Amino acid sequence: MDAIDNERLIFPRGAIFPRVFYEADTVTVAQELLGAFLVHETRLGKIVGKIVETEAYLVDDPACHAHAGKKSARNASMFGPPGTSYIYLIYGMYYCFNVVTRERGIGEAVLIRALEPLAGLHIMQRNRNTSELRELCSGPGKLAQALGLGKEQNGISLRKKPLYILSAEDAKPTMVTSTRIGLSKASDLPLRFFIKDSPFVSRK
DNA sequence: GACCAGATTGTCT
DNA sequence: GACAATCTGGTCA
Repeated sequence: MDAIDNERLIFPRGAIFPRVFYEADTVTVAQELLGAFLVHETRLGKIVGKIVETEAYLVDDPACHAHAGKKSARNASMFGPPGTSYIYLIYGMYYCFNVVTRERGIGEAVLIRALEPLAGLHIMQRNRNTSELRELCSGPGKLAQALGLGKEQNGISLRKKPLYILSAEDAKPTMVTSTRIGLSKASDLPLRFFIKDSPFVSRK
């Protein structure tokens, strides 16, 4: 039994991931989040999606906003405790949702890139202005819009309501590794992970 | 399907 | 003043 399987035994299925889950190596967290459930309990109802695509951003990685541990106004929440949300505005109109990993002050995170919509479909459809299931959460900007995530949710804990992540209920899905999407720096690193054959990933 | 231009604004140089 | 961890809607095939 390897370390990852060992770790999975610690966390009951369908339970909110505790802080120790997020303290692990960032690549491990990115991989282990595949198949887990992202939940946002909004005023209009509960929205749930299964995580099918992630990317890791590391402190020694030029594409990371906290590269070399450099702090700024934008990336402040990346230096918060593990299990904190880091949400920022990109291209002037979309938000990207990340989860902070490792210990407080390091500055690493996992970008959630795509979800399989499971509950609160009508809310997501309204937020996204489309009824097409595949178009609701198949990209970081899309899923933030579908779940109603923005700067109000930046820096909050993902270990309690109204925004949290539940461990997977199914067996570990088959994972594919690739290079990351949309980067101008460090675009050659194998730090993107997605569930094989999922129709809800952003790109093949 | 593939490819490409444009949108739009906070952040950093 | 340049640019960004994106998406949409257009063209062409």
